[in-house]
Order: sequence, then structure tokens, then C-alpha cells
Amino acid sequence: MSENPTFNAPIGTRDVLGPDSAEWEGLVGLFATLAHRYGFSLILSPLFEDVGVFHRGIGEESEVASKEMYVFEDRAGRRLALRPEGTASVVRAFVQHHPLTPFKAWYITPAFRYERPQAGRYRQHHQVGVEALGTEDPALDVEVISLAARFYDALGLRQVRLLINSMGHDACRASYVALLRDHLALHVEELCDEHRGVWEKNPLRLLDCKKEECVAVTSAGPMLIDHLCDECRDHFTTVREGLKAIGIESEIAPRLVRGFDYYTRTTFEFVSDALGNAQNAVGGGGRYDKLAEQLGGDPTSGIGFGSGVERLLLARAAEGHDAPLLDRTLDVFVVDTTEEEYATVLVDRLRGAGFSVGRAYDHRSMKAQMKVADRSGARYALIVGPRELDAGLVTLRDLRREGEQESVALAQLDQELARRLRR
RNA sequence: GUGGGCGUAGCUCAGUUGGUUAGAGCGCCAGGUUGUGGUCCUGGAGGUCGCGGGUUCGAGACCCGUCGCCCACCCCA
Repeated sequence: MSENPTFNAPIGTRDVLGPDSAEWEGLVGLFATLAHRYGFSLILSPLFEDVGVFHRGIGEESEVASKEMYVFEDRAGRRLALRPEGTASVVRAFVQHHPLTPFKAWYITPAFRYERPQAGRYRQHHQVGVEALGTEDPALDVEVISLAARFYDALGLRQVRLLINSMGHDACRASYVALLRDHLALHVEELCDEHRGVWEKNPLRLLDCKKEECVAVTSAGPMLIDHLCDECRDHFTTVREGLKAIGIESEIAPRLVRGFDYYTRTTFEFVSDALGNAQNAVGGGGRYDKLAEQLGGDPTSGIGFGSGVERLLLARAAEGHDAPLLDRTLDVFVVDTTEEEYATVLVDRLRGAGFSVGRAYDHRSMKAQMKVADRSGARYALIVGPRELDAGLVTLRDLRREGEQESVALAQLDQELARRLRR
């Protein structure tokens, strides 16, 4: 043991390695493939932004912006923040670069929130998601939700439900908030301790409160979904009909407000019934028709969704899936007991020919190398000792069948492997 | 931010009212089998008992502090 101090990953963060990282690799690959199929292209943007990008976007009063952001100053005194979510950065990039619309981008990114960790919640978690800017066509809402639904399906998730709501646009939301405020004013004393004093600041947030007292008050009051203007109601209806037309069921959730202030019209959340705790949302999103403008751009409507990678993998496990999302099995494992470092050449040649190849190091005994070959999960062992070297052969041993092996001429090796691996 | 549980080997965990050299299983390494993995047998390596202080003749155990992990509330992915 070294006498130097040791370090662990910071609180609320984790390392992903070994078999776990195969799950990640598989999940991300699946998402990338699907996103491409829907016409989205990858966007890379900085992990940190001027703090204003998030304040203006997700709302300074929101839980995430006010209490959970990792804010810091750089050496020149700029106020920066690690991204707590994906959308604001993408919209900032859109405003900065004026790409052709509709602009459709997908991402995989870490997201940071300063919270107490617990099951399914971390200070650094990861999200995959898409954003589409430049049209308010409800067909795009349907597309985005369809992509999410197909993704969950491809992951094997069966116990996922879609909750959907509409936040309306500026005008109809404002008139609704006035109604809600009037209602709340009559019942202030009945609200929960946390909200009794602060309900006026953001009445919509009370719809999200899970406390019995607040639920009792708000559920007796007006619902936004009943007070949409004609256009917003039509938009919402068209989205729901579109979903129905492609076989996606959605439940109207009139209390679904979600955490960010930028949402307008369509908002949705996918929840997993397999996750027993309060952290059951595996993904969510919605329309944000004012956000580009708030970030200094021309008025441009947009919609997107993000999904938590850790949550999705937890949901998969909770549903009992243990089959890996990615097969990392090696094709062959080279066991070399010659003194010639023959493995170096053979391994390189096979990799050049497209096979996945492992080998042992440090000149260990054949027995030790075979053990490593076995543990690697490789399909075949290729044994090269002095006898094979002299005869220009390798011994090809099937590690999945007891004791089956045969000699193969070096010249025929690629062909033979290709045949056996059905390539 | 509030509350509960827990920190002993790489992993999962034992460890008696405080008592001498801290254990098991799995994993790892080597040998049995100087050319063959998955089974078996034998042996081995690996621990400042999270960290710091205190009580005591004596602390893995008791007390205080601290750091960390897990879980719940809140909110979210």
C-alpha cells in the first residue's frame, strides 16, 4: 500500500466500469441509432455556461436554479454554472449559430444538481435527449414523444406510462394563474407549512406539491387544462390524436407542471411503475416556445425531452432485465507459450482482419493464460506454443464446448474463424 | 435542508460482558498436472478494523467529533 492519501469519487457521483459500462454503451448506442432514424444529429455543447443561460431558461425561482446549481467563478471572475439539464444549452447554441430550421439535435450529457443523493438520484447524473426548434407543428410533439416511447420499448421497459398536460401559452396561462390565485387566496390557511407563506410567488408550483393539504386545495380549484385558449386546446388535442394514431397511450395529468419555468403548451413525463420510490420519472420534456426569445434570439418555438440514464438502468433492473444491452464477448483469446512474443503479431493480424481479440501478458504459464482466456468470456482460445510454431499451425479451442479443439494452418486461420463466427 | 441505518481483506459479512497473533466464504496468485480454462485438492498473498481524539493496564467493540456510504422526506432524471 502506498502511504499517499486516497481519494474516492465525490459525494453523489459514481464511476461506471466493468460490466456496468457495457449497459451504458448499449443504451447510448441504441439512443443514437433511434435519434438518427428520427432525423436528429448529435450536438456537443459546453458542460458549463454563463449562469444566466440557466437562470433565464429554467427560472430563477425554480428549485433547480435557486438551490441546486453548481455555480462558480472562473479566474477572470465570470459567473458560470455546470449544466443542471440539457435544454437551455442547446437553445443557447441555436440562438448563437442560427442553423437551418427545423433544427433537430440529440445529446448525451452529464447533468449536475447539488442534492442529497438517494436511490436513483445523484449529484452528477446523465441524460440522453433531443431538442427540435423552429416549428410549433404538433406533429413534432408527436415525433419527440414517439422517439421516447420507442426508446423505452427498445430497452425492454414495459411498465412505463406517459403522463401529458398542456401549460398553455402566455396569455391563457396568465389568465389561468389569476383564477388559481383567486382560488388559493380563499384557502391560504389550508395549505401546507411550506407553501402557506409563499404561494403567491409561483402558484403553479403548488400543483406539484404532494402534501395532502395542498392537494386538497388545488384539486378543488381550477385546472389549467380546462382553461386553455382555443389555439392551445386545438394544439393539445391534435397532439393527443396524433399519439393515438400511432398507438401511443397517454394519460392526461392536469397537475403535471414539471420543474422548469420555460415550458409552454405540451408537457409530458414518463414514469416507471417498476420503480417503487418517489424517483419514478425516467424521462420528461415539453414545448418551450418562449425560450429562444428569453435567451436573446428571435422568437422560435421548440420541443424536446431528456431521459435519465441511471434511472432507465434502474428501471430495467427493477423489471427484471439482466440480459446485457451490449455483447462484449471477444471472438478469440490468444494463448502464447513460445519465447518469441508470437502473440503480438498474431493478435495484431487478427484485429486487422476485424476480429475482437484478447491475449495474456507477462509470459504466464499456459494454465494461467487459459484461465484468463476463460474469464474473458472469449468464444475461442488460440493456442500457440513451440509445437504450433514449428508446424505453422495454431490450436483452435472452443471454450464453450468441453475439450473441443483442432489444429488449423496459419494460412487458413482467418477463413476458419470467419466460418465459425458466421461472418 | 430534515430524519433514520451503516462503515472490519478486492467483494459479501462474522467477531462473545473490552483481553494476547483479527476470522470465514467468494475472488486473486502458485502448485497438484514442466502443453490446456470452467470441477476438485493443497498452499499463499492481502487488513494502521473509515479518519481523529478520549476513557482504560488493555479498544474492532465504549464515548465524542469528523468524513463517507445507504435509505426516506422534499424535488426531480
